[in-house]
Amino acid sequence: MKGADLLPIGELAHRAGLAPSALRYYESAGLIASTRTGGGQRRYERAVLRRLAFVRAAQNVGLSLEEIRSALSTLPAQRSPTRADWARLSRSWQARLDEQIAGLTQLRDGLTSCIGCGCLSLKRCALSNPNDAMAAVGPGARFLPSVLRRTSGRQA
Amino acid sequence: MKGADLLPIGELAHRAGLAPSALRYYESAGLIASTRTGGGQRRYERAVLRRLAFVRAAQNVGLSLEEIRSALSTLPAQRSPTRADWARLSRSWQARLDEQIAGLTQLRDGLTSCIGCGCLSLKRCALSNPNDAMAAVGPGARFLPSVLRRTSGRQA
DNA sequence: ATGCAAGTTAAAGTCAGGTTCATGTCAAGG
DNA sequence: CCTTGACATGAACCTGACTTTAACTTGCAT
Repeated sequence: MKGADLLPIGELAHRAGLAPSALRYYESAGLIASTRTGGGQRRYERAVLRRLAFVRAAQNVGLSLEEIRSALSTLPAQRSPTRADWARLSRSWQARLDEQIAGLTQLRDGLTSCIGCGCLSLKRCALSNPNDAMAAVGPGARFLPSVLRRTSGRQA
Repeated sequence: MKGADLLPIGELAHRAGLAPSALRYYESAGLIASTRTGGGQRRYERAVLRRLAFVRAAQNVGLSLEEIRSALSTLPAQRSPTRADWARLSRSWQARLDEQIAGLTQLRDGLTSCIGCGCLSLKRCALSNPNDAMAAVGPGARFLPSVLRRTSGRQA
């Protein structure tokens, strides 16, 4: 039996569908950890792949890397995380997604009624002044994608 | 009857709920236009308020300023835009919002089924690998808010 | 033992959508 | 006339999530 079959950064990057630079960045941000070879090169455990999957999923839900770091820090340090651990972390996303969907739906419905009038009043229009959640962030609150925009996605 | 009752930048900013710096920025980005006084100060027509309302609404739907600029450029140059003009522009947002809601809903439903398993497989999990639309943008495609994040909204 | 792909670092660049600053000008009331 | 607040400009700065570059080192196959 060999040691732990550790992955060099390029291989991990390939398997995770990320650029090596992203992995170094994640490491600098405290999202993942690595051991080093005698010569100083990074070697990753397989478990990091699952962590990266979590990171990606969390990003899709709209969390910042800092929020993700914080969530990951609640995992048990000793034993390796179980399914239940991961499930606990992702459970809280549900409500967040529900909120987001509700906000979008409200915007869409406001749009439907606005199409008829073409008003776009700064004060009254549901489109330019969506819901209270938005208003709380202040006027000019923009929200939403960044992907799903025409801005051409960058590839790892 | 006086001339055209033009607004200086501070007043327009106040009425639109934006910072003067944002208005200068928008002007530099080709979203709005101004005339100048003899001394070089900006004076805005009232119609600019409606344009700004459109900009804000479009941002809420997730469009970039460049996309908004492009949309605004399809307005008639001669006559001032009618309700129908504005309605035409906003009609296309409907589909966009529908897509976004669908994507989010899919993500949420994937989450619901994933909570049970805690799998987070990079290849198979609906959470880390949502829908095809996402896949088209490439692995690691993140999407969503930016507002609704803890990042503390900045105020005009 | 050697050649070269793959790895290392720090620092700088990127993009969006602005804000802040320094320095100088305009406009209007008293 | 003079002061004062609003305005102008260009440049620098900001956040987030990375990528790119430059200069150098490792590790593995031949």
